This record gives sequence, C-alpha cells and structure tokens, in this order.
Amino acid sequence: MTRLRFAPSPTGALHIGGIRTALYNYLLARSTGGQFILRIEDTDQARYMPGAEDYIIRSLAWLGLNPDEGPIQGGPFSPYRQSERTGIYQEHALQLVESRKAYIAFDTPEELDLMRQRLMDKGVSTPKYDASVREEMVNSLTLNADEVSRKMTGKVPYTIRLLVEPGHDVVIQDKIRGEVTFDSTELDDKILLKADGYPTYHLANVVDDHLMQITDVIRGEEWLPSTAHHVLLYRAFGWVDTMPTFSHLPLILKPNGQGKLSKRDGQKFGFPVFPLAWHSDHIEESIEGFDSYGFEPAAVINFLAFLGWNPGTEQEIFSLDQLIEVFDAERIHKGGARFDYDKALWFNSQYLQHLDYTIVHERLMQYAENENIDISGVHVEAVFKLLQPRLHRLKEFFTIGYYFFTDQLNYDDAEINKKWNPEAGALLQKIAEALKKTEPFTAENISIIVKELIAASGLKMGVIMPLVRASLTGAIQGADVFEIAGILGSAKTIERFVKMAGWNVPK
RNA sequence: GGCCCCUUCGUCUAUCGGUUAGGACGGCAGAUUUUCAUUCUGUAAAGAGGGGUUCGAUUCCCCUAGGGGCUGCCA
Repeated sequence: MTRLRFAPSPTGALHIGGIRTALYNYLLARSTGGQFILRIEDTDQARYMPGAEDYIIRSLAWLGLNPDEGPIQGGPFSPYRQSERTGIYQEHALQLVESRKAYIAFDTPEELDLMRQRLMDKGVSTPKYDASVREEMVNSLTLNADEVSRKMTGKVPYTIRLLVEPGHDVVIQDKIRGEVTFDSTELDDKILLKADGYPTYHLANVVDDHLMQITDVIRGEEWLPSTAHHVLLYRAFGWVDTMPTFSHLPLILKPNGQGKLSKRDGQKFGFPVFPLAWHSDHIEESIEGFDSYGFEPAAVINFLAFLGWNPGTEQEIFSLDQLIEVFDAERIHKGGARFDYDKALWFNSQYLQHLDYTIVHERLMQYAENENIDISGVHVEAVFKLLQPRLHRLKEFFTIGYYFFTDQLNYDDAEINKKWNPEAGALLQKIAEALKKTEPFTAENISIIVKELIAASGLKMGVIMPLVRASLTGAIQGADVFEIAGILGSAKTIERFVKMAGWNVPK
C-alpha cells in the first residue's frame, strides 16, 4: 500500500510549484491505489501566516486534489498539523541524544555567528557546525553530565543537533536521479530541535513520514542536498527498513529561465502563480490567482502535470482521472522547466471550448456580480455559446461580449470613419426598417434579409459588413453579426442600426 | 567560493546506439469565415563544446562551458 503526503508550510500562499508537487503525489497515490495525505508543516512560528493553511486546503479542493487524511478529515495518524505534535518530536530527539546519535547544544545564535566568523577568517569557505568544531562549542559533548543537567534545569535554551560522523559516503537513491553521493564530511550537525521546542523540518519530516507510514516522498529539488541528513536520521532511528523512496522534482523556472519561479513573479511577468486569489489582512497586497484570471482548474492541473512530465504519447489533453490512468513516476524529468504562460492559456482555451454552459453558469454570474454587470434581459447561455470559441479565459466573457450588456458601445471611430459613407448609412437605415417586420427575429432570418438588401444596394460586402458589425458591437471584427443581432433582439438591433445610419464622419 | 543536480527547435518535450531527430505552444504562409477568433493544412526552427567507447552516437563514459539548487535555531 502506497502512502504519499503533500507537506506544505503555511507561511503564505502556495504557488504553482507547490501545487505541482501536490499533484504528482496525488497522482502516484491514486494510480497505485494508495493514500494521499495532507500534512501541515507549521514548525516555524516566526513565518507562520494565519489563513495560509485554509488557503492550502481551499486550493487543493478547487483543483480536486482531495486528501484521504489531513487536518480537516482526520485519520489514523492524527494530528496532521506538526505544531500539535511537538511532544512527539521532542521525545524522538531525546531518544537520539540517549543513543548518542545526537547531542544537546547550548550555543547562542551570537556564539554561532562568532564561530562562523572565526572560521571564515581562517579561510574556511563554508563554516559549518560539524565534527571539526563541535569539540570547541558549548554542548553535551564538551560539558560534563552535571553541567548539562544544571543548564537544563536552569532553563538555559538549547537545541538538539544530529551528530554526523565525518569521513564516509552517504549514498541516497533517488527515483528520478539515480544514485547521489554525499561526503559526510561536508555535512553539518543539523539542528533537529530548535530552542523554542519546535522541530526543524528535517526532524519533523522524517519522524512524521515514518510514523505516518509514508512509502514514497515526492518533493522539490531544493530538498535534494538535505536528503543525506534525512537518510542519516533514518539510520539513527533504526528505520532504514521502512525508509520511503525519494523523488526530487525538477524546479519550475521563471519564463526567462533565470531561477526558480517565485511568488513575486506573478506581478513581474503578468500571469498568476497562485491557484486562488487571496485577500487577507496578513498579506501586503491581495494576490491574483488562476481562478480570478479565469482559468479552469482542470486546465491548471493539465498544464502543471506536463511541466516536468509527459506520458510519452502525443496526447496532451488529460482530465485528472485520465492523468491517474497514465501517470508513471518513471517518466518525471530531471531538468527544470520554464513556466510558459502562452501554453497555459492554450490549455485553458482547450478546456473552455468544450465546457458545457451549466458548468460555467454560476461562475459567470459571480463575475457579473463582482463587476457590477447587469445581465437582466440577456440570454447569457446563447452569448456564451457564441463567444465560446474566442475565449482563452472565462473572465474575458464580459469584456469580449460587453456589447450584450450595455448600450454604451465603444465605437472604433477610426475604422468606422474609414468605411462610412452616405450610401452605407442609407442602407443601414433600410435594413433597420426591414428588420422591424422580421419575424421570428432569428440569426437565420436576419441574415437573409440583410444579405438581400446588401445585394440589392450594390454596395460592397467589405464596406457594409464592417459597419453592420460596428453598429452592434462598436468594433469591425468579432463574432457572427447575425447571431449577435438575434441574441440582442429586434429592438436593440434596430436601434443600433439607426444610430449607425446617422453616423457623422468628421471632415 | 564549496557541495549537489541539470543540459534536444524560442518554449514544453519524444527518442530507452542505427530515425528524413517526432509532437505541442508560439511564429510564418495558406484554406475556411463578411471580419476577428475557432478549426484545418503547410512551413521555418534543435541534439552546448571537446574528447573517448563503438562498425555506428542525441542516446553510454570523461572533461569543459552554461544553467539551477543547497550552503539558517526557514521550509
């Protein structure tokens, strides 16, 4: 039985890199009939952000990545919030101290700085708290038992550090990258338990993955270097037999390839990097999300799945369920992938083309309400069907089709002036008259009437048609004019033609 | 700087030693359309460089270069 977890830290909005990690975990869990667990790694009190956990949960729900176990649904390994498990980590850290795999360190942050400075002055490029310096520091290795217990009872702050033996290779097996070797001499004595009693990521992660019986760890590449420490921890605890497999995902890069995509890049490049929009007192400015940009969650899932993985066939459009069918962790790439917004838009439009109106109705109503758009008297479904092929994002619906919802048209004066002439105006007037008697007022009937009148007038299609469209929409290009007229209805259509008939071209 | 990872069209990628190096996005051209969008067709566009191994390397190995990650009592 496979068990995978997505373990984000609630320090802010989750961005698409995190979402993709969640997706791959979800996909592997579902494709192997295993469980998908959400664990909140809130062990950093300083960076904790209220609302972030809720944001994570809502984001996963929006995308359909529903956990089997987690802080909301509970589960056999509760609690799933690390801040509620501090006792467990303390016990385990102490256990390591007893077995001499870890030790207690009393050095203050200031003393640590001093140590680093001292080493750098000696020409050490990467000062580390390791075998080379731990004998010179204030810890349970250098102090005698009495001094240690006196400090402990005297409430002197302390941390617990992993004791790393230098001089041997630590080999990790990564499912994506193969064998990766680290020289333990390069590894520092990582802090396991912080002075505030909270564990660091390394301890909490290993302890929880073990206790929660996680079988496979899929996480970002930024964790590859510290995996050596994690393996050492599994050994120290004597858990190597049940150690999970590791897969380190390539990073999602900025569009220009310069570094990993970061939270600020949304602003910088003009596209969303977060799943959901978020307005909160706890963040400087409200952020946009794929949802507020008008993306379909299924499309977000689809293109994120393909950023670092592909099924090896030429099919690119996959629903979440289809992805579960074909997902194969063996095919995850090694190299980072740049985020390509154009391709994301293409995926989205592919989904938009095939959406049934019933699915978007509610969201459309929501957009209308948010932007104070009056939809009364408009057959929104018909408008949607007409505009559907031209939508790249659902949000564009009310901008592309604005002329259905207002009589204040934005006329493209320059183009209209170029085409307009008195004969065309007269024809428009004639068309308006004829349409008064057109019954029923359907696109087909309108088309017949208008085309007949145009033919009879002898005016060129290329001159009159742009004006016909501009009458109704303000612009000379766009959706089928007759369909537009049909949806607009007789009264508005005639009114708009009459208005255009009386257009004044400036001299 | 040190350690680690990575490297095929502009971008995302296929290729598990022998291919005219395939597809998608984007670009360009054309068809369809009254226009635009959609759709369809066509087209340009790639194995970082240098050494090996091999009858034969994009594919395996090494070096160089470039990119990225880590280097916190953050995750």
